[in-house]
Amino acid sequence: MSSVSASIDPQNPALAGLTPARERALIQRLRAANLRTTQQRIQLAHLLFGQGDRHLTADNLFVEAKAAGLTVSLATVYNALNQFLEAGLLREVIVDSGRSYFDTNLSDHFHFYVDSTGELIDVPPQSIAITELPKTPEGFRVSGVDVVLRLEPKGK
Amino acid sequence: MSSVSASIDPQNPALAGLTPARERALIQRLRAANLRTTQQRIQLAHLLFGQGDRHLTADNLFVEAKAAGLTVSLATVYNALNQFLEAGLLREVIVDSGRSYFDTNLSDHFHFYVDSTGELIDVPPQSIAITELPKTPEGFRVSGVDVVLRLEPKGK
DNA sequence: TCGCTAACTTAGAATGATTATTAACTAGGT
DNA sequence: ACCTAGTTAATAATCATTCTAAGTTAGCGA
Repeated sequence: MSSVSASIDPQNPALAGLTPARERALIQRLRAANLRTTQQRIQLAHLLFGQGDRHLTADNLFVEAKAAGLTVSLATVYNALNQFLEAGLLREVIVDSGRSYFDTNLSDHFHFYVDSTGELIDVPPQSIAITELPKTPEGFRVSGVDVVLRLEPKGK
Repeated sequence: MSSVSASIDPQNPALAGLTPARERALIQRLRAANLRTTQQRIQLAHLLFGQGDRHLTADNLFVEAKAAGLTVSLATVYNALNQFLEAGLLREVIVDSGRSYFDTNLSDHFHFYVDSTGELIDVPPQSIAITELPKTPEGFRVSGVDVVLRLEPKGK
């Protein structure tokens, strides 16, 4: 077996789009991030980056990967997510003490968070104008500005 | 033993201020929140509310309580914090997937968060002006607006 | 003041998310 | 084709938090 191509379930729509061209693109992306191009990383990257902006927990991705017929362990999903995060291919969203969300939308934006369902919804940056940021404490710099609008069903 | 007063380590400054008058005030506060006035709750409330605005994790408070010579279990610290939270005596601050912070400052405000140390710093509300809030999704209402300014030591 | 009972506290077990360990496997350079 | 450092997988370990069950207590009523 000398082919580099990832062997997947062609029946499964989640991986249906992993064409040779798509695979080359993902490989480039991983290489650019200084990550070895393993089958697991290529396939997970395809799931993550092949469907527009996504908000996933590690478990979400693991379940999705298994459903797609991938050979991957939960530990590898965690490793991959953390490596992608470190490499700047993903962003972390902290809205719930207890689990981490990973966001494939790297552009400047904020979030709605539906506590009752765990659903995250992007809010475009121009929807929220933050003016008059306070002076940063001595010796520090602001590395990120997180805005979370928590949502509850209307008839609280 | 018919006295209601909590027996504490009088040597310890953390509990030095728990005078009978202070205790009556705390009892009123707990009663008003429909919470039974147990020794543990009175003493934990004293630690929480007797030192201005505070940001604590459950473990922070447990360690502080033990250091002050209190007879209290970690489970009770968790229970008390959750009950105080539910009763509106505390607010939760989510800045770190992995642990919860409890904030005694109930007024409208935001936070700096120093990732490297776990330190939380209040930001007065007038420092951040949010205009143009996005339209809330159908059937939901915004139950909270959280703004976190993440800080890193300057020489990143 | 005495008792009663629901509420509370406790120690330790259980849970859930995440990280660590370590042996087997593989990408990618030689 | 070969080597070796980097990667993966299974599982153990860890950490914060919640649960359980048994003993204790607040607070009400007689």
